[in-house]
Amino acid sequence: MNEKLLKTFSALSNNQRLAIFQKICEKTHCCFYDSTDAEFSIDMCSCNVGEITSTFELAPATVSHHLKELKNAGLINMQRKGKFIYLTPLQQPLEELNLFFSGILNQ
Amino acid sequence: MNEKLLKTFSALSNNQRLAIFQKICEKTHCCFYDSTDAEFSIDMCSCNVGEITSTFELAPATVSHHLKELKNAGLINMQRKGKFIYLTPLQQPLEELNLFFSGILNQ
DNA sequence: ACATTAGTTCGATAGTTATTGAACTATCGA
DNA sequence: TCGATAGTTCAATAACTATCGAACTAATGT
Repeated sequence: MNEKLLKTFSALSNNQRLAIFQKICEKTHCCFYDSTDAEFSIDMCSCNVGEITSTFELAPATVSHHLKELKNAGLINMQRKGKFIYLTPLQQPLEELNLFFSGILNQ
Repeated sequence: MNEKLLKTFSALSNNQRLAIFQKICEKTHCCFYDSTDAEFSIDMCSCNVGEITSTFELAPATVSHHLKELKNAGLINMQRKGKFIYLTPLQQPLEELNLFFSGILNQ
């Protein structure tokens, strides 16, 4: 159980990675879009790897490395659709962290 | 604001430091003791640096380094009383982390 | 004043992580 | 099938972090 926590903290303990994770969270904010308006969703509510690369001005290899870490920590999902790989945050580890901290707070 | 988050995650992103922090949280669990029974509180509800050193079998210098990081992240308080330095967790950063995660969860 | 115990700071070293270029795989459109 | 675009993997290097011994400071009791 600590193993998991540690992975999460490690994943978020780097400057760039924290920013990348936050970006993914922001960009996919409005993911629960009206399904009849798919185009809007793709433009406005998704985040692919290239966007991260251009936003943060990092080499593709570096971004790849950071995304691997985030994925490995269970913080994000990566799903290929054609040429692009789309990034979404995963809720479960966040809920676990929430429990961890509120556990300490309420003891 | 990110600076602060980053510090917290970095502080908890190390094996030993996470364990040390959890130990401090555990040991001081019952800190809100009956003030008439001070002796009980000192034996059972406090945590000093030496205890950390002996629990984790690390060199004093190493423990000192880790505690500095935790303190620097605002996660703990260190207060000298005579020969000993007592450690207590601080709530504020935990509450902030709670907010951070529930913010992402609820958006 | 001195010896003892508690803890820190400093400097060195080993181990880990970040970053990148170059070479690769995957998908698509012509 | 070929060229272009998207992304990964690999190997090397740079930057950072953990660990510790040795020398220090702080408080206490004698």
